[in-house]
Amino acid sequence: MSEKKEQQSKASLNKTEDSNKSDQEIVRFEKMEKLARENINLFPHNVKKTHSIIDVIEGFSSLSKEDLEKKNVKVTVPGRIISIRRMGRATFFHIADCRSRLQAYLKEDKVGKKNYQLFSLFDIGDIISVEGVLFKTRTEELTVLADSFTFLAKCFHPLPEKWHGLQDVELRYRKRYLDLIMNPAESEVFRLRSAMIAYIRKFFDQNGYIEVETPMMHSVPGGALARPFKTFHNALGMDLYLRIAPELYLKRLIVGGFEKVYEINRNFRNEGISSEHNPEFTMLEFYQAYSDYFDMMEMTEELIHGMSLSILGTEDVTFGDNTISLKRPWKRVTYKEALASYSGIAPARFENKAGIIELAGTLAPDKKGLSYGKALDIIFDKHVKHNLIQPTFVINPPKEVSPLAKATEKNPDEAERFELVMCGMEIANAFSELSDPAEQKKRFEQQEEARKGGDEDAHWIDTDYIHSLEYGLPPTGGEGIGIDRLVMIFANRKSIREVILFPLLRQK
RNA sequence: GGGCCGUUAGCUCAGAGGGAGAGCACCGGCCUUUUAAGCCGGGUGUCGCUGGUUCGAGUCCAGCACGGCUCACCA
Repeated sequence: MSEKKEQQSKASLNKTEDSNKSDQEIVRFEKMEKLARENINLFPHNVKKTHSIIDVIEGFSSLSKEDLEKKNVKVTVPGRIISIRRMGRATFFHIADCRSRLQAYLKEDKVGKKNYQLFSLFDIGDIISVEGVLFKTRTEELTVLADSFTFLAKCFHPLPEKWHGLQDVELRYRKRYLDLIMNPAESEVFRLRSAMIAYIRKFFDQNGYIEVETPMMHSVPGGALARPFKTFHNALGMDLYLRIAPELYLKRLIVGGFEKVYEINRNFRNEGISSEHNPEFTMLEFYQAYSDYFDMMEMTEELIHGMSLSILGTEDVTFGDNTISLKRPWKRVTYKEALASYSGIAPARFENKAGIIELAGTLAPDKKGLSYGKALDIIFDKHVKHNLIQPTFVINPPKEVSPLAKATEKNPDEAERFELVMCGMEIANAFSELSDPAEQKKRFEQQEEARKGGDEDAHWIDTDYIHSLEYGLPPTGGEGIGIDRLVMIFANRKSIREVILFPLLRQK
């Protein structure tokens, strides 16, 4: 390309860019060019800060006006400009990060005419560092009286409006950075989430567990009844599936002699999206040898109750209009009792298996080849689950829908399994792990039949897993806890997207 | 995937057959303790997209796209 042509194409490129820019964006771009002409480093490499905004607020808010003056506290504190009040030869502005905000005061006679004019090239959204001495204004607001300031980054887009902020839910999720800038309270949800996960790690580490990482790419997806995402490994020429659960690998580790293992990571399920479902979600799974599902119930109570006391400072959690009491012990009801008490279906009708299957068929017309157990499960999900607000262990569901759990000792049709339901959501799922390789093989084969009958969620046959059981799996209790949903409850958020930083959205 | 609702300025929203509007933000002017700073002046727009009805469509109709709620599925 000739020089002339190149210049032309550059010019037209700029023109195209400008035509896509709003008036406000053009103004900001021009201000940056002016800063460049003033020899301001537009993208500085570093800044020597003495305090974060929160350090200043927490450290000096309580001091009286006079004490603050006496102390003569010098700070260099960086932050994003979120408001500017220009008043001729003086300017007030606030800088903020997603935790707190701090006012700064700029006077022309303090910083000099040239610097004061330079500040007029700054916009709401720009990141700067303010150097100065702390004082309190007439209204007792802690403020930095600026001696100088340093430009750190230009914000090329106008920020949303200061009263209502960013409300558009779609934009909040697509541009989470903007959500965090405009709605700093949102960052509390993710700080809470981080604290919960840190608590979980501490809890299991202190209980003698080790944290492990098992494959997220499986050649045979297993450990749950769900549809997987499929992918492909080029060099090996191999189909792979993103894991739907880590379960079968974690139990292989119990076979291998690790007595207590846990894993916190993502599972992927190729299902619908809803306020309770994101295609990738975070699951805690833990397995403990020489234990059964009763031990898992005790641990679950201890973990979540302790977490609430430690992080929220209460055992009564507010979720929407409800107050959830985490006081131990939690309610335990059998699956049958739950169906009888909450489904609104007369208990006698459950004797009529064909009738129940028919009823479930009307509730879930997409499902084909329903078994009695699967039918009960549909009725449970549809009519029972959302009535269980207080933490409730629903125990002993049908064995048919629990292909990885031991049958109870009393009833061969029921599984030693519980689902923990809170706020109408399934939070945890645990069982006494099936350890009989022949029985496991049989269950897988039954699942395979169901799959052939059109049940897309049915479990695949994992022959390597059966082989591992043949080396001996001790009596083991295992459990999965949906972290996103637990965060929803602790953070009092009704949508899973509010607790996932970047929830999956359709491509625009 | 079904049902209902939504999409208008950078943001938050009004406008429901006939002039493209408000507040904040932005631009120009005044203003050295303001804080939803204030005062004076300025509207910056592909009314989501594509068709249709109409003399005339932001407004009515159809289709599409994206989103929210909800149902289905799932944890």
